[in-house]
Amino acid sequence: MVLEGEIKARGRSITSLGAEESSVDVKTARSFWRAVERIQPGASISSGPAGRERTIVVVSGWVSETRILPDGRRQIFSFLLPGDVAAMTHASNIGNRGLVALTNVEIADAGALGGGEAGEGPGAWLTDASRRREERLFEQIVRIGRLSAKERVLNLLLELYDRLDAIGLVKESAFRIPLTQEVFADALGLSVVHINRTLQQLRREGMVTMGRGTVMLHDRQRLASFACYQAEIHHGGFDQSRRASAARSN
Amino acid sequence: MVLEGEIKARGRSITSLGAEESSVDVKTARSFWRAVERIQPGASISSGPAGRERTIVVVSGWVSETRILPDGRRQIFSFLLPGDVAAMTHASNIGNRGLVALTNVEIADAGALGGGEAGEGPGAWLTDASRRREERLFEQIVRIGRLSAKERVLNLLLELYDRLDAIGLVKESAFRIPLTQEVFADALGLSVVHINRTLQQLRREGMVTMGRGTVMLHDRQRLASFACYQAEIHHGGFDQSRRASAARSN
DNA sequence: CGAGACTTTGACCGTAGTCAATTTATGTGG
DNA sequence: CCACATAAATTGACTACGGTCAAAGTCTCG
Repeated sequence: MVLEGEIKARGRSITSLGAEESSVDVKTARSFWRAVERIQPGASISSGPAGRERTIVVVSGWVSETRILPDGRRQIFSFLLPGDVAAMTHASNIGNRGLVALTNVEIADAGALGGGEAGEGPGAWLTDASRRREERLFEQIVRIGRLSAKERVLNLLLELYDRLDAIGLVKESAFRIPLTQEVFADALGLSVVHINRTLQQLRREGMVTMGRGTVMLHDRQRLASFACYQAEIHHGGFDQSRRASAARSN
Repeated sequence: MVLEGEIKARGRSITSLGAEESSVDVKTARSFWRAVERIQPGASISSGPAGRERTIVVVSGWVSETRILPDGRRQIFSFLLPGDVAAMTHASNIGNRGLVALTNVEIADAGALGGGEAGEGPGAWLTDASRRREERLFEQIVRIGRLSAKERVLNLLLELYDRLDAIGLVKESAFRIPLTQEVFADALGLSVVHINRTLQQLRREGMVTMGRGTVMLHDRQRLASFACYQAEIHHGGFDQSRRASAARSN
């Protein structure tokens, strides 16, 4: 087995793998939203009172948007990182779609910020966030619909890189992901075993380095073209101040 | 998987399979929106002027929301039926996502109706429509992420049944779809050959009857449970008056 | 009839799934 | 600090679902 020792940064437990390490961004986030709720890893985020819609913002940690089929198969639709938004209907919580915390998570209620209408201010930001959210759903569809296992994994890693980078969670071109291979598998529509073998292959071929929840992508440009990844076009929002870090190349 | 050009060549036979036959609903639709544009089969719907966002409503016909990868692989994200809404950024048109007419199509601009804010009136209807649109993206992800070929096909057919029924396009529990097997394949993340074999199997097993663009599903209840299909929960909108037809069982 | 779009078939291949066992963390209580 | 329990990661053997290629058959329409 190949746990590349080249990586310096390290974390002890799952809770230290999430975003809560990044004091800077958590602070930034906290200055915008008061965290109204803390969620334990594995717990799901409840929708509001029956029938009422609830829009939440992730302040820190990772959340997965999940659906479990009657026969136990599971599909993860998307990952929510700090700054991401999700709307939940009560209905969407029942057998349909659930938000499950993958780490310790802090969320805030976005409802208070207004409905997300065009124009300036937090409302506009919300609109933008949900536009990008939808954009990611399309990427997800392409991934599982048309990409090979190798491409899927790379494509997802590239997306996570960009998103984490945008909120300042990429350090020395490495980032941490609190995802087990099983979570990966359920997000990419593959089996755990195959994910495992695919990751090994990617490591063997020197495309990525990963171990203990830390990932490093080598030659993102090449990987992007290999995995049909196209960086998001829309920018701005949650943490503009960190944008500078996007300049760092690999 | 196909290169764009192949789609266009012939549109005649296809046009007769579309929704434009249903005079009743087209009339209903026309009473709400003035059709501002007609699109030929195979043509794509252009986004507005650069940078400007455009929200359109399909008045009649079928539209596919598509993405073509650099190497020619194609993924269809969703089908838009009469009454469905789609928002396009200029950016989303470039190498990202395109709306392509599958039949003769009439569209209207929804922008004039207001931004889709909470409350009553056309705005609320728009919000609802786009919520359901998003819901369908999730269904699509489950389909291609976790269902087998047989399940995928059935699941999609069941969704189309419900959507067409809701707008009065199901007659005697049969409906018409202007989709070639290739379009089906690109929507479901399968190859044409496999779609073909899957359809044959479904016919052999007596689950569906289909030919010449007409489809009939036998025992939808059973099929739904087999294909992990759950009917949409949200209702209302485009054509309330036709809801009665939902009562018809198989 | 001929052309092109679509569907269907057969042979063969390969990616990814399944099952089952093993190894490696990670964590816990004594 | 060790024994044990549990979650994750890994491996091997085997299967199968779905892809690819290439050819033939159908349908529609001009």
